[in-house]
Amino acid sequence: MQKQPTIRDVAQAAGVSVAVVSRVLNPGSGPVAAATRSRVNEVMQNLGYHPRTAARELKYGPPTTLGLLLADVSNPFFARLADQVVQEAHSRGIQVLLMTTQEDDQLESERLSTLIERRVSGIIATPTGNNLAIWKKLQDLGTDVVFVDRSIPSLPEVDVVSIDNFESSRSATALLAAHGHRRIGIISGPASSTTGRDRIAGYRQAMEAAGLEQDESLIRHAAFRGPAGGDAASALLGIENPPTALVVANTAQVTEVLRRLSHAGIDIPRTLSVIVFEDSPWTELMTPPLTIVRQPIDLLARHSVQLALSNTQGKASGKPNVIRVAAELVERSSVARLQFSK
Amino acid sequence: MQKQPTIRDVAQAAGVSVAVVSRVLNPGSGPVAAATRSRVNEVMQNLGYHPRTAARELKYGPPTTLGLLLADVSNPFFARLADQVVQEAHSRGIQVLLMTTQEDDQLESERLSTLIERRVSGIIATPTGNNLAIWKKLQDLGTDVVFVDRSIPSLPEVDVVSIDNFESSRSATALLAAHGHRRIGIISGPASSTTGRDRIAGYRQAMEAAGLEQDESLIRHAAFRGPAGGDAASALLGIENPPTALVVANTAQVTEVLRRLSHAGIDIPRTLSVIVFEDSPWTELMTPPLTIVRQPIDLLARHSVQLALSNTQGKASGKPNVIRVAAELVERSSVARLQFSK
DNA sequence: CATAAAAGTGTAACCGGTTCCACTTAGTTT
DNA sequence: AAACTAAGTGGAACCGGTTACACTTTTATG
Repeated sequence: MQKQPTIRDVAQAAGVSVAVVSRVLNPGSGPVAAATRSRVNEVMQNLGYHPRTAARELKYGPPTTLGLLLADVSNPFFARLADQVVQEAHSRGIQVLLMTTQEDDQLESERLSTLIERRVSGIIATPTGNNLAIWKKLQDLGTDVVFVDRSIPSLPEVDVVSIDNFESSRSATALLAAHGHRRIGIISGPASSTTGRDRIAGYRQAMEAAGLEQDESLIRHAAFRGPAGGDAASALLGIENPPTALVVANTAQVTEVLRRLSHAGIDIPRTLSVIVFEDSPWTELMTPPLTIVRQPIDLLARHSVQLALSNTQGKASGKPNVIRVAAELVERSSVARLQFSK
Repeated sequence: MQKQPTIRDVAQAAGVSVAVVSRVLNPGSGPVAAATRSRVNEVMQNLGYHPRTAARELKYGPPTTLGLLLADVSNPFFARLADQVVQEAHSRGIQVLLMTTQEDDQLESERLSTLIERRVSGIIATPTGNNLAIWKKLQDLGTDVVFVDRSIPSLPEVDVVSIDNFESSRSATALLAAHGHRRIGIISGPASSTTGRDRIAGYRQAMEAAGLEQDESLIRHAAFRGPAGGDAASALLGIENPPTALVVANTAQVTEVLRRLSHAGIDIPRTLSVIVFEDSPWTELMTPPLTIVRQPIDLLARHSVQLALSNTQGKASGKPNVIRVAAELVERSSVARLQFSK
């Protein structure tokens, strides 16, 4: 185990001062004779020298690290988001510190402390909804905070990137109504989440526009984790006048819901039409292929990274920025056209 | 945007020296009077002081950061691995820097440079197979390198954590043979990957044990990314005497293969029995539910983190460590029992 | 050819923590 | 009461980079 050479070792071996080596390391920070430069480079090569990021960051804060704080990376939606964010960040020479909260605000608070101590330049997060004081503090500290997918209404000054939750849910519901469904159920995220609420709101609007009765028992909120989605599905199937169509607007619970429907022997779309918020390749492989609401994850990632780096990159556009990208309704075969049964 | 207080600000406000503050910050590093301690803590609270990791890391290397270098996080297998690794690391107070290579060795090399500059204490990686010199160098530098899922044979001194690729593939193939299949195809990873090779080897062993003819046209290697898996599936369907059963031993290509089979109008399991290496919840929701080889991702993650931290944590067990965990063959309904057709 | 401007280099301070060691004070031991 | 130990604290060096500034050497200009 060799010990690491420092900039002074390099300077000595090359017969120059540390200042010169530093200039070679940071082109543009000062003049270096071509001959000197190549000699220094050669020495660095030979010694296997790598500058230490920690030392570098000490002088000025690190615009080189981004925190990505997600609820859960095993959820494919977040996983794809993470993948895109990492790629996008890498393409700008930025590294990503990945942290997860498991939807637990206590864990979230701990992760945020770590990010503060690291002095990351920006944070992209799916907030649990609590820890308001910490989020505020982060902004005071000059950290670029971007909420992605969800937001926190009582923190209006934070940038947000998400799909248009209201519209995506509205259009999915409207599609079902247009196919003749009158009893349309919806399972969305918890009422405490903005996505949960906004999607329900979109649903209500579509129901109203279609002149359909709004039965509260058709509307279910389910936690992101655990069996909540499945339970909601079962409950929905058990009510007096069960729905003939269902919107699953809680991505994390889609497979749970489908599993429950399958176990209940539900025939899609004959007895129940289904639209899910989910864009896994598996949705197309199902029997029947599922009609889905597809979130443009690449756009979400790109905008998030851009905003999270905006202060650093100088272009402090008028905050707060709220970016809503359109989700795409992909029609496949899980929605049946209903006859005029009464 | 407030400017950040430093340890000296705290010291001054509390009327003590920086040494005392540091001792309060690092319990056990020296004596501090109880009264002093609480006063300092109070000041830190009031000032909103957070010690900077970068400064801390400067003195001694950071046993606080792990590099996780994956091919691709949008692949659910890697995503779940990332999730578990992050959780496992967090539970030990370690942060994870996530990087992806997209299976590109050039990108891999760049990411590794970054990790060297950060002086991470350990790296968990799915190596592309190249960049041998860099991997060696990392070990020389004292970084704990752990290959997960795959390995590089010419780097036998690196720790490896993976499933028993040979055995998992052998048992899947044997199951098909036991169901009367004689023409069994396999699509595995590229021949350059250890997983690709080992799984093919397990297949061969099972074929031989069952006394079946080994037809090279039944064996396909497919790249992890792109349409290679689909193409391999099509090719397999097009050969003179097509297989009645197929093992898809390339997790990244499972959905591609299934998509192609679906488009070709293949009826699973009537015309083709299928076993896939994949543990997505979706596999159970398919029609029919797929028989799968399930990798114990939590174990892979736990062992990886443990090894990646082993040097740091002191217990330098005899390297290199090779940990092979058993994969589980979950029988569902995508394998048909063949009649004695000749 | 004298001289100003530009190019190249080195010295030393600085970033914000940690820690060695010297020092003061309080508490024990004979 | 003298001598000794332990507890508590502070000064200053150090980690490995960056950079302001002074200095020397070229090159360009009149």
